[in-house]
Amino acid sequence: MPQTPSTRWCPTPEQVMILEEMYRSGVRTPNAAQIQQITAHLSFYGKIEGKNVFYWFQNHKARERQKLRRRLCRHHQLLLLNNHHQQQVAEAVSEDVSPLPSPTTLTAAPLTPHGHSLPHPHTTTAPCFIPQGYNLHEAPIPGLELAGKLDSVETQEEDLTASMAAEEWMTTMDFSTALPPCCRPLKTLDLFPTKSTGLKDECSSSKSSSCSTSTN
Amino acid sequence: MPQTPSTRWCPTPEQVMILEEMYRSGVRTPNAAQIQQITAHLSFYGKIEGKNVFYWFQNHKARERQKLRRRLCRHHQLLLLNNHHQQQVAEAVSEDVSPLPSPTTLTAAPLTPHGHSLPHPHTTTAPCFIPQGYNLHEAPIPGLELAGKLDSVETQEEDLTASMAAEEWMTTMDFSTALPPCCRPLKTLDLFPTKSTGLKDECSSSKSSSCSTSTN
DNA sequence: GCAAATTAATGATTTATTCAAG
DNA sequence: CTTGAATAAATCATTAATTTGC
Repeated sequence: MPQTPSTRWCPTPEQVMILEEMYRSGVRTPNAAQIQQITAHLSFYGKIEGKNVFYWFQNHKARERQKLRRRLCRHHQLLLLNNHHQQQVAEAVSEDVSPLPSPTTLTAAPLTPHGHSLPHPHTTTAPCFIPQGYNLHEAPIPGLELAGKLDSVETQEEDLTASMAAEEWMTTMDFSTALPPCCRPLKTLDLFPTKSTGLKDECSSSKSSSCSTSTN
Repeated sequence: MPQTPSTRWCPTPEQVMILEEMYRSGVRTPNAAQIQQITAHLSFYGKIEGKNVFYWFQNHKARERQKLRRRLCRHHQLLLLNNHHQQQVAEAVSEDVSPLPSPTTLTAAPLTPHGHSLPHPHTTTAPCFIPQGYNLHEAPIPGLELAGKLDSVETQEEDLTASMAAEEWMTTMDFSTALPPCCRPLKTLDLFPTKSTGLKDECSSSKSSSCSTSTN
């Protein structure tokens, strides 16, 4: 094959190793400069771009957290169950609740958010604590996720593409799109194709999050 | 003071006007090129960066959606309420059920969290299903007929740049992270302090499903 | 009228979900 | 199943509106 346009980055073992090492060292959300450097460094081991590094940390962080969370929740549930069924469990088979992951992970002191500013009042909410909900959007029952794959239709005209997650990217990297003020005014540019837009209803809106017109 | 350090972009009325016009025209998630152009165009009216444009669309889209959603839900609730009171009203006679939300009624009530896990939110249809109400044709809400309009539309020559998008952005925005492999390998870069580069919360499950299904 | 005190908007970040390649 | 990529939702934080006491 000429070169499979491989639509996505395939990190080499070395790259992964290094990234993980960094993660372990505490790197979580590297900024532009850091990403630049990491990328430069890793590019020695294979093709790689800044966004790959960016995404890697994003995903890794999220998934580590998720993993941990799930573990914790399961643990809690077991505890609750145990508590609730104390006697029964006592006599029943010792289910053996693994004594929690090493406490080292969870703590993560409330350090100040990176360089930015402000120690936040909120953010650090309670650990995991799921009220009574097991199910975190994940289908526990293995072998049932078939449902998730339904609809293999192409759906061509669907929006997708385009945007990309510049979102954080650009923030991280401070672009300065500040083009010279001389740019042409561009009449009315109507050249933007109208793409379909989500708007998938769902009337949640509950959760009564923050300031609700009360004592703000 | 000469210039407020203003940490954030303050769009001028013209800029906002143009952006809104674009939004109305169907622009939702402009890609790199588009953002570039928009930025260029708008920079004529005042300082502005690509990320500002990007964020603007992100936020505007999200908030329009949210607004609509809330409106629909409120309406839905009212319908339910009406429905529910139907009998009572019927026998109680003349209870006066105002047809549309007098803004003071139910303020952000605790709705039931619809399955947040919509398998395929793609198709834009299916708003808040309206019970069996008669008046489906109530809220025209100008500029919100997105569903109908954006969906069909022309995807003519645009043909989505799919995977290119992300790359495009960065390319567009300078700092190509893809440094030539010959760049300084940067041996061990120990310049990443294990400090706070982020690492603000590990096990924070933020809100942990505030919608506690309340077991009916 | 005006300036401190609130509240409403909205720009900017972060986190959670989802999609799909391998 | 793992995980790179992308998007949407939730948050946070600052600015503009507005209200309020003087």
